Amino acid sequence: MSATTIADVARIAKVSKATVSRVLAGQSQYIRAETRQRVLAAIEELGYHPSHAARSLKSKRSCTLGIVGYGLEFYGPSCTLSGAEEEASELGYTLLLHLIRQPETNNVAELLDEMQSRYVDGLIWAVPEIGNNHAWLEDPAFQPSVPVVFLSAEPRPNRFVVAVDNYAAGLTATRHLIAEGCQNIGVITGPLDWWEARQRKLGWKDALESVGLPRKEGFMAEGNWSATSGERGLMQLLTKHPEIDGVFVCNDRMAVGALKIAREMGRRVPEDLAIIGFDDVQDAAYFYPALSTMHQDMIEVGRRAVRELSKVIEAQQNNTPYPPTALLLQAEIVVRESSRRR
Amino acid sequence: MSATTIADVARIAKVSKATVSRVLAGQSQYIRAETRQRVLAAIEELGYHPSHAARSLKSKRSCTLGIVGYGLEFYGPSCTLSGAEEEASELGYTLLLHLIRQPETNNVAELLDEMQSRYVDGLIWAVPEIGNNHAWLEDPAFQPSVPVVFLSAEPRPNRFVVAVDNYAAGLTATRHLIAEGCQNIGVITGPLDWWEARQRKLGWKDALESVGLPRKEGFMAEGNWSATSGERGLMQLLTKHPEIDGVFVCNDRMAVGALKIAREMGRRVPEDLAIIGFDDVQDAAYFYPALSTMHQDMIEVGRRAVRELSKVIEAQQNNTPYPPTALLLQAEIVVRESSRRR
DNA sequence: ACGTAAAATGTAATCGGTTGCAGAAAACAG
DNA sequence: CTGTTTTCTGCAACCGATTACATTTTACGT
Repeated sequence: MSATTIADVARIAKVSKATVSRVLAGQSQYIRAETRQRVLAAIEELGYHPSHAARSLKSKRSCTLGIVGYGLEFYGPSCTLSGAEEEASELGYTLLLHLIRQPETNNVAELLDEMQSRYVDGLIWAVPEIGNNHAWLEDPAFQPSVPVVFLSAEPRPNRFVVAVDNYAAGLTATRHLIAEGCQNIGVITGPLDWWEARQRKLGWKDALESVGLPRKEGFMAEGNWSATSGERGLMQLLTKHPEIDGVFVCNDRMAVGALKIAREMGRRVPEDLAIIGFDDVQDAAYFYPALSTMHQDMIEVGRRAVRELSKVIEAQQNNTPYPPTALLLQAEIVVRESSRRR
Repeated sequence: MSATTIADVARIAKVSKATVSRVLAGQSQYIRAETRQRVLAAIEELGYHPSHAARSLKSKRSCTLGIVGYGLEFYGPSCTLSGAEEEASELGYTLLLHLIRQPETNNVAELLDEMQSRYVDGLIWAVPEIGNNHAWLEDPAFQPSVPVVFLSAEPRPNRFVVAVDNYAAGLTATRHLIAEGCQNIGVITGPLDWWEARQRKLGWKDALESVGLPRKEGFMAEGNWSATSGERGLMQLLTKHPEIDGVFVCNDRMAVGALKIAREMGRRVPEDLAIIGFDDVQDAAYFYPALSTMHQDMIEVGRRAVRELSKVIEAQQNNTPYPPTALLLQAEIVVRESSRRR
């Protein structure tokens, strides 16, 4: 047990608690070199480590960031968390993790309280924006006392956001299919109450419109991100519109389902049907055929979120203004076999 | 800011701080019902929430568990973490997350200090056992003052372990290939400095020996869990031993690489070559052909670890003995297309 | 050598709870 | 109505750090 306290150190080093504290704080140069040495030696000798609780009790800072997440069993969120932890670690923060299992609801009161009572210095809200599950933002009763950075959420005034530019990525993916010579391009979207899903779909729509390609009723199927829903989606599209020769599938899991159905329905990919996914999951290159997809760097999203948050915290302490902004990262297209037709 | 303190509540409720504290503690029944009501009303009115720091400073308990993990970008570890968080949340704990990026090294001193100075009530060590990266356990200088539960580590006396029974799973997988009529069964292992990898391989070896099937030099290739290494592994096996008609690939990512190489080398799966993987990643059913695999419930591993840890903590507080044990969960075989030959 | 400013260190209050001990109130017995 | 338990509540010390303010020590100029 860390039974040694600052008082023990003080006694051994023959100085006062205050002096020890100053040595620990570091920046205060009002310490004689010789004294500092004595204190450090005592610390070393005792194997002393400061009590985090005492420190944050007095100073109101905990060097802890709360992160509220969802869907850790999926690739993207895991990477985000990993990136966030890495950056936090480098900046001297530790993460307090809370996972939500029902992202649609917005029952956040106790959650915020919990985080607050633990004196987190800031909060990362990594729950996708679904329906109006961010409505609590409007309720003044829920205004958290610490800065919050939102991930993958719709940019709005007075809100820090770090997200991938899903709209641009949707444009890129669809334009790629166009460039490959597809004439009838469908889309299998994520659940449309997700902001991200709507953005990707919008990219698809605008890409088609901008070149005057058809966008018939029935060129769209709504999935739920699962492989099964990708199967169902492609089946719907192809039965209603056999002329479809390209599909933008809005995540890789649905895409792998689509690939399977394409095989089973006798469509050659990419010759008869070009497919591009979204996410670039680890094994996308090993799907059959290798999946073209939009690569999004979720690790970077996590890192940026923490970096942004730490800046807000710092600014807040110095009473410097730091206006909320939205940071949009660009996804990159990765062309593999499933969409390459020339 | 949570500016309201227990003193504010006391003032409003016209009682002393001590009384408020007792109401908060709950179990103390030495409070008149009427008084309790007043206090609760005051708490409600003020929107009071206790300060975590103050509480753990005095009581030395933080209701926080530290979890040290590795490889969150992979499926298994993510699920473990998710399960751990879920159980922790149910038991009233919050997780403090720390990720390691170089699991081979065992530079754990500052890490343990950090966790300790934050008064975590217990620790979950979810870093795979690689080489002697658990050697710090032997060093008395590193004995953490809080209980530790190890995940996916070799069971040893005086050590709490929760893990999947990789050996039994290796047996099962290999016996399945035997039952499907394979005569020459190879293995693509994980890196053999990993304990888990060795266990799986051992299962393969013993399964073959127990039925007297050949196990030639060159029936084994060592991978590094990556899809690329699965490709390389299968290529090695098949060039040295074209007669191989079944392979136990020790994780699904390597298996997906193997599937690809099998295709490219013109081996039909499963007719010419039966393949079984390990992990049951989300899309295993959508590989081509659908991948047979050993399903391990990593979520449950996470849950169990936390449950075990909480029991140890409780026992420690009551001064009840609670002997270290190893909890081995069994993996379940999932037979899909890649290994079904009859 | 002495006065004064600057540097170094100490004293003590404070953060927001918990808890041992003691005193007050209520319950109960005779 | 008093004496004794039992139940309830308050006082005050304490957990381990930080920090404003006071005090001592050192440096420096003349």
